[in-house]
Amino acid sequence: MGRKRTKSGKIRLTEVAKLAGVSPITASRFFRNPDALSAGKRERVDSAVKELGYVPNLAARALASHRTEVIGVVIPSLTNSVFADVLRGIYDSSEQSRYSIQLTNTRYSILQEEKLLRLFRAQKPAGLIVTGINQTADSRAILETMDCPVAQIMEIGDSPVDMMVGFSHYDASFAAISHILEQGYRRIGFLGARMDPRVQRRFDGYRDAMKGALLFDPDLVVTTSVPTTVTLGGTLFADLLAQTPDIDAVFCVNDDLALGVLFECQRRQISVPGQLAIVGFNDLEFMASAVPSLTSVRTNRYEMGRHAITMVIEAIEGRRPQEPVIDLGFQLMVRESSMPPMA
Amino acid sequence: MGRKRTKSGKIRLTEVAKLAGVSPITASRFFRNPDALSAGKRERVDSAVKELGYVPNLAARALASHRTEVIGVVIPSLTNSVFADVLRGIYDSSEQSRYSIQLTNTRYSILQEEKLLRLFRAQKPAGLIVTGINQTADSRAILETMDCPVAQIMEIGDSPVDMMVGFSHYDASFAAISHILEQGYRRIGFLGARMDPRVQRRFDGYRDAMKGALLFDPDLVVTTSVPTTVTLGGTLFADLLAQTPDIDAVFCVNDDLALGVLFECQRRQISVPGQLAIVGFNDLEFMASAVPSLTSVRTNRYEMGRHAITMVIEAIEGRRPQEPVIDLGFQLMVRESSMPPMA
DNA sequence: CAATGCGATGGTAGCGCTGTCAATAATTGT
DNA sequence: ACAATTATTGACAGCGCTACCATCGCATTG
Repeated sequence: MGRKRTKSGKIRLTEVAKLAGVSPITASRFFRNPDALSAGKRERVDSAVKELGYVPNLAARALASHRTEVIGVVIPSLTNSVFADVLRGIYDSSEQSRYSIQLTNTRYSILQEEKLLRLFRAQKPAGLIVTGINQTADSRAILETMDCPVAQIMEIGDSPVDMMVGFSHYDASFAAISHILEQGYRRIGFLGARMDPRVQRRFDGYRDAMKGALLFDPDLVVTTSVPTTVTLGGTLFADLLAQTPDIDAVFCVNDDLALGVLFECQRRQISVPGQLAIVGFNDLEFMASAVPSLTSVRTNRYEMGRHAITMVIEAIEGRRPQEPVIDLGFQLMVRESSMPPMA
Repeated sequence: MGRKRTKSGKIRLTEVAKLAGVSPITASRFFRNPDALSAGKRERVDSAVKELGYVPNLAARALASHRTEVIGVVIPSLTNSVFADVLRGIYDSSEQSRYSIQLTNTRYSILQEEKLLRLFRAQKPAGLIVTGINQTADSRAILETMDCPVAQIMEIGDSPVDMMVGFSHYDASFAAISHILEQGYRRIGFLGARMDPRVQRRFDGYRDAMKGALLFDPDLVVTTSVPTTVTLGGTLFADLLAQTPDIDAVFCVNDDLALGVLFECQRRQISVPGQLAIVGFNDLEFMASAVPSLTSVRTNRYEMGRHAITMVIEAIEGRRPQEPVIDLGFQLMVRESSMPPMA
């Protein structure tokens, strides 16, 4: 039943110190700053720790030191596979460190975000990673009075709270549209779901690229606040087609929508890329595998997680990065779905 | 820069107690067992807490009480979208509670799992959720001496450590194969990637169903230890086709593989379901949307997360479930891809 | 009416660790 | 060689909270 009580010999730092023949405080230093010990004592403490199987009491440590070894992570969604990759990067790099991750989820609610940040501030985390750069004034104020390194991820912008790792959604989207235009398409639709700030910036990139080519038309745009699914991609595409039958390309704010569009085209016998080009965003793994393979904008999500956690840990340990803002860029992955239209 | 120091008026429980005109211990009880206070004091403490904006120091609480309000979660993968759904269920239900989630990831390594469990035991979590029922003997021993409720999720079996929430992968797989057989298919291939214990049981279900129909043939099986991707589905299917050209159906251990098979069929102009039936596992959202729509076995992942965390919290608070093992079952979602073959 | 029980409250004593600062030993320069 | 400096080490005093009793008053009971 897992309910037994291990009466556990209760190995405290004192026991370790006694076995090693040093004072408790020296044993304590062994963990916090081993270089401060002489080689001999360091070794004695080390073997005492191993022999007794000592495990530090983190609560006592936190209470006495007024610090924790927790890095908070605030993301808007656990479902979105984009964040799964970021998280993987974060967890992978945190596992070798002494820090543990406290993951929280705003579900795209800015109020929830504020609440979580307040909670984090009270718990004095060692570091913090938050998604995006569009915090409310209150949230921003909390972040600025947070007594620890803070990394904003997923996008970059001016005036970081502290550090930033991301890329320009505007530029990425602009580049995708430029590519579609170069391929010879003119009536390029825009499909957007759950228009969070980053998706909004992708729209801005689309709009400006289209306006630059004097091709922007509000009738080319279909968006919804509903969360993204593949099925939704098909639905939105059907709406777009009803609204603007002469479209010859579709830019989707993410790959799930793009896949939904492809399926809808198959259902309607619309040939891709012949009659319609499709371009997605994020370059999820299946995009290369689809028939036809689907063009997308690769975003370096795993690296984003790795960079963010690494920067935060470095900053916690006093090694602040020389450059607080890292632009991880993007790569346009051109595939069959955006080959030029039929002659 | 987020580096300022909030000199924070340091509101401790003592301050709250003073303002409320009670002893610190009474204020402490207000949080742990409010019913034990008289209505008057309860109200006074409540308003004092609010007025001062008191936030408990969790480290002190943990140190003094020898308990934490952390529920550990051990899963094998952060990438697999199956776990994303489970996690969403866990987080959704934990947010209304006082407990926070400590998520860890074994990357399908049983050694890593052992290490993590050891770590958790040392930190005395309030509860624990672990994936699967195939722990090593050591891991199992750790779980059994864990002084807190433990839930095993994803599958069910005999001899739970404590509680269990899941379903029978064997039965689900058996049902899927029975369905394909009923539809009139005979040469049903099996495609498996990363054969973890649950996938292994899906294979067992396949094998027994096929043997029952006197149709089992090792040449129908292709597996690999590589992690699942859509692309891999196509590759494995190509291998299967090379090995056994007369297959007329494919059962994939998950939906990503199934999608890859569909794409490969499109590439090779194999008509689905005419020449080949495809059945997947998990019923990810895109399965219903594909062309043709893909048959799959729906697993109740979100509910699994919800049930597990709810049971653990209830057990922590002394309300153990009458039935420690919950079978969430599965539903066979029959769609176009498994319609009967051409006459 | 005294004995009993129970709910509500408070006092005392740490939980296991680390910050601070003083004390000691080792090292260096002149 | 001796003072000045720097590495090592240790004593002390809590961090903020709660477990464990003890206490107090009030209602119930024979």
